[in-house]
Amino acid sequence: MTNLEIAKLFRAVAAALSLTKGDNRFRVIAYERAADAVEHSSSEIKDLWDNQELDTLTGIGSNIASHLDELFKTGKVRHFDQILKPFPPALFELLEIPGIGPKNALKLCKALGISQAHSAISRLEKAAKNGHIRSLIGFGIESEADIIKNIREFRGRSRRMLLPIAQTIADEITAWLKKSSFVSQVYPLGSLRRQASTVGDVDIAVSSDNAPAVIAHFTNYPKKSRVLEAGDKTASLILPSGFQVDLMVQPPAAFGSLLQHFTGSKHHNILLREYALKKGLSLSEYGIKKISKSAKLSPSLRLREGRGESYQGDKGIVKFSNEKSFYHFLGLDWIPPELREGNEEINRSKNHTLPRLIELKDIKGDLQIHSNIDVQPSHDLGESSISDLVRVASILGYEYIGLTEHNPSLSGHTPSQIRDLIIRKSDQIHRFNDEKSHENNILYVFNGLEIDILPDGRRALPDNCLELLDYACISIHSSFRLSRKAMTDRVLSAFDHPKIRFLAHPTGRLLGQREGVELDWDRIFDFCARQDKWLEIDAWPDRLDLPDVLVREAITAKIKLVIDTDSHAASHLSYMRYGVSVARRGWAEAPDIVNTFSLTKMRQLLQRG
DNA sequence: GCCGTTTTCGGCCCGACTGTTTTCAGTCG
Repeated sequence: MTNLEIAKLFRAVAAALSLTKGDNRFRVIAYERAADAVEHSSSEIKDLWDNQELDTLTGIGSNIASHLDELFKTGKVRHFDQILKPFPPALFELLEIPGIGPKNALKLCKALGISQAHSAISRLEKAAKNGHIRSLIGFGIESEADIIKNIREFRGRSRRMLLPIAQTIADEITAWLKKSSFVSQVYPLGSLRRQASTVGDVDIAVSSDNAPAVIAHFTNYPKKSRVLEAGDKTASLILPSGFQVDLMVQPPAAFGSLLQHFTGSKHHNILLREYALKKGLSLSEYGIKKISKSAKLSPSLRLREGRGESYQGDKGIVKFSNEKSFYHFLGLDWIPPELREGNEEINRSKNHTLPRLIELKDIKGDLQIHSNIDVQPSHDLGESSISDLVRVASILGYEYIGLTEHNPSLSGHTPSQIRDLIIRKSDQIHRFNDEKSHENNILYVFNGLEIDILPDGRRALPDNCLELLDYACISIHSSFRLSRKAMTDRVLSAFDHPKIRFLAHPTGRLLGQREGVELDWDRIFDFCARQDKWLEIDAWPDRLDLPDVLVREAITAKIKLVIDTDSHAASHLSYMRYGVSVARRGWAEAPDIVNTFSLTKMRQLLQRG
């Protein structure tokens, strides 16, 4: 059973409990949290169970752990069956539709006679289209239309943007907004600000005392397709790509709490509010409110925002112009957005032991670049010459780059032809370094190669070619579906040579297209630690691989990482920032990343190979 | 059902929006 299936089961239990009369609503929350915990877990729950490590997951207590025990042993949980039994299976399918929660799902199932899970959504859609929902109690013409719209959205969803697309949109809009003299600060919000690998919407916050002027400027954005809506403080544009951009404008005085609130993540905010509550403080996007126990019982103290810079009825609300002061007020260090995922960042911030995250400016080189040196490779050749790559890398302030074309194709060449191709490539690079050493340019070019791992674990390059190289990396480009053990054996077999320094794009995932391979990470980490091997964070936008959660595990296991762009053209070298973002989300500091080291140090490291 | 720097009992995030309402329930982020 996969994590996703387990999470769905917990959500079904939560929904069923919420519909069960007299049940404790906090039990519902507990199951929802357990579902979240499972869904966000970097390890397979089945593996944790195998290793008796279920108690490492916050949100899974002794009761749910025993239910999981039964689930993995027998394939079912009698306790859950009892809870789910009174309800039609269709109910839990309808929960997938945005806007439909447990109560409405049950109403719809009963009123429309929908019970089968597999046909639930199509039958609901048909009923809505035939106008059979508007007359139900609690529904109307508008909610009927919403159901049709939301089913369509559900079917077409999972269209998230790759991070660089969202970032580019945000960068361009930010540049445009800053042309207005009324704009004092601009920040992206949400998953984009946290630099998640994929982003749903681009949301942007602006601090300004003149919201109408900013809205007007925003809606004049030259690259827009159309204005979706424009209100007093918010506006939305549609771009020609079809993506939507939302803007929020707030006065500078309370900008910090707004930024904090809408940066999220949801999980981080929940934990932060729980933490604050223990100090008698209540958090919201408007600021921080001091509460007493009795005040907590009468909540609906609704705040109304007045015009301009002040709030009406804001007695007791402390406002914050920036995030730093917001966190400091709670006794916390400011937490970088990339860490705000509800892990242990709040505790670490309280103890002043947050990591000092790596930054783009720490990067001194890029060790996975495909040039146009034609080694008649097994996969695509790069477009740019050595000199073009070096020119751009120099602008980026690098001290070195490494050229790693794909190995010559095995099918078209004899071993000696392959060796000749590698010799020719090596000569070109050596010549380049020799000529350049007379110029001011100190940037050094390492002679590398990216070698396919064949399905049986052999390398797609004769061993007598390896000695010609400064280093090589290995990667999987075929047979993505092997068992975990077979895949791990395969990788470790290819990894086992001193010249092979790192595993490139380790999981082989393609965001939104292909899941990563199954690997036994404990064995991989153990091997890397013993043999001083590295794992790559590939900054290619579709890859961003190693994924952030595995970056964190690797660092915890004291494994060194290397961030590369996998460039196939000089313009791709700028993707480095996205690799750095992944590293930051994985809590990496500069010393964890080998290409923050100087040329001298890198030479020493590679000579060991 | 979970969890612990006010804890092994007694709490459990916060506010907005929407549609159907007559004062609010359900859902979302």
